[in-house]
Amino acid sequence: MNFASDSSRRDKRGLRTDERIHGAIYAAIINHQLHPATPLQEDALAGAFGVSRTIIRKVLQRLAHEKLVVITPNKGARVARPTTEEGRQVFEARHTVESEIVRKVARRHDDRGLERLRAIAAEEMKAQVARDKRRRVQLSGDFHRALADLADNAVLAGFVQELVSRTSLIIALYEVPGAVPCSCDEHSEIIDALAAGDEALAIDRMSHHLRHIESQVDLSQTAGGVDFRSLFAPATGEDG
Amino acid sequence: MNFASDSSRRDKRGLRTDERIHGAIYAAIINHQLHPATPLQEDALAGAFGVSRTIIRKVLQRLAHEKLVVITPNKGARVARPTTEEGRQVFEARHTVESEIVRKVARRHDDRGLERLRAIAAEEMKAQVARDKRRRVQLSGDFHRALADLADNAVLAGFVQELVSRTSLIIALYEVPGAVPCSCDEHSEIIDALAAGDEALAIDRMSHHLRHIESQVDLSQTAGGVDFRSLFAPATGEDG
DNA sequence: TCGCGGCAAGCTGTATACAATGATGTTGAA
DNA sequence: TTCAACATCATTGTATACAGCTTGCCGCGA
Repeated sequence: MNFASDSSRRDKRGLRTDERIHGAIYAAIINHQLHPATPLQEDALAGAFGVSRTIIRKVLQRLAHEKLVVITPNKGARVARPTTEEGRQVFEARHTVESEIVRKVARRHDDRGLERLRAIAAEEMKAQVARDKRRRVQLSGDFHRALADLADNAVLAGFVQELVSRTSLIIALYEVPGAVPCSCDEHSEIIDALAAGDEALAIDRMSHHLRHIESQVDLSQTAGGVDFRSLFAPATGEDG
Repeated sequence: MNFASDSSRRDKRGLRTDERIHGAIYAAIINHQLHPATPLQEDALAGAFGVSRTIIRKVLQRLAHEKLVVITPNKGARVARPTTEEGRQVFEARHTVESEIVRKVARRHDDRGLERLRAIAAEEMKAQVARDKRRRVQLSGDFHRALADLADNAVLAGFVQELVSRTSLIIALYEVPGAVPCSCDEHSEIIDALAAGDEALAIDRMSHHLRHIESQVDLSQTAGGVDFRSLFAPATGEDG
């Protein structure tokens, strides 16, 4: 039962080169170390990771498919810069998919799984006390992913994975300055409802939680790339 | 507003080489010209399309992201061979996502959009009369994609696109021989409910329609790759 | 005859060289 | 001085060469 039996080149953690590099860039984007619209030049990345552009291109294409990077032909890759409209759509999709996830988990009564969720929630509480924002954000994503994994549907879990990642970018761009960071016992309350098998309550709490996250970003801006047209519009009296 | 203004190499239809090749292989898989598990050798494809392996690898990786192809490290690419469990999950995800799509479209009253759907349904009827099965399958997919496009959410529409493609593979593998092909006025009935703005009815009909499609495949088999682990498990008395 | 080990062929993995494209700055003429 | 055409440079796009992995074949020995 040795899954590492295939002897292709891997690092100590059993990751192939391209997976390792993907993970590194992915994490940097999610952690807001690489900001939206940052150019990702192939040569520079190749140098940084000590590989050729071939590998970097492969990784960038994967990230593009995951919507974290945008590749413009003949011009290169940048960290994605989702528009407010895209943000709206991502949150709407999260409502759709994660409500269903919660419904399914509530019906399953998987105690082992719920324990895992509680462990993550506990870590989150610690990070909150320690005021470690980066870790909180990381763990919050982990919670949603772990919850999705309990729903016994890899397809839906994959969707959640993508949506959670994209949410990171949206928060990076549109988080309102004084936002109260998501009180993380919302997660605990969801777990409680799941443990009680109260499907309707659990869904309700998840909905509320997602609305809460959404309330901490301002998607009312016309932004997502400055619109010079309207910014420098001649004062024709038409624009208020 | 000339979107074709960038002068990078494109064919007559404005497609870049890799997009053209992706489309060709994609179509071949969806149309069941390339069956599940068919090996996709890089050199052979490169020769067939008159390009180098570089392009082919890019295309294969994209198809792998779309779950239509499986790449095994050091062994190459094959057309994906979804398991019955995967099939179950894809249908479940379709229920989740497409129900929401229908809900949103029912609320929008987009007459132009509904006309487009009716046009597709009409074409389907023609194909049914002509007993052109390939075209029917193609158009059926078009219907679901077009419907998704009306929901004003590119994220959800993207999910539907992926799910519809994967459904093609599942049908290729598990369609029961004597299946009555989906009577395509189910599509028309959905459109009617949407036109009437009857949200609940439209969702109900979509659910019914998806169940109908699912009923035409047999996902009860243990197939999709034999599980040697359980098949040859030592008889420790634990397995019943 | 069977089993084991090494060799060879075929394929994928990666690096690199070269071609093509886009951005920028410069020159020259109106 | 302004604008356009051109030259240059940085960067991406594609092909190809070579290295490494996997697998099947063949021969050797028991």
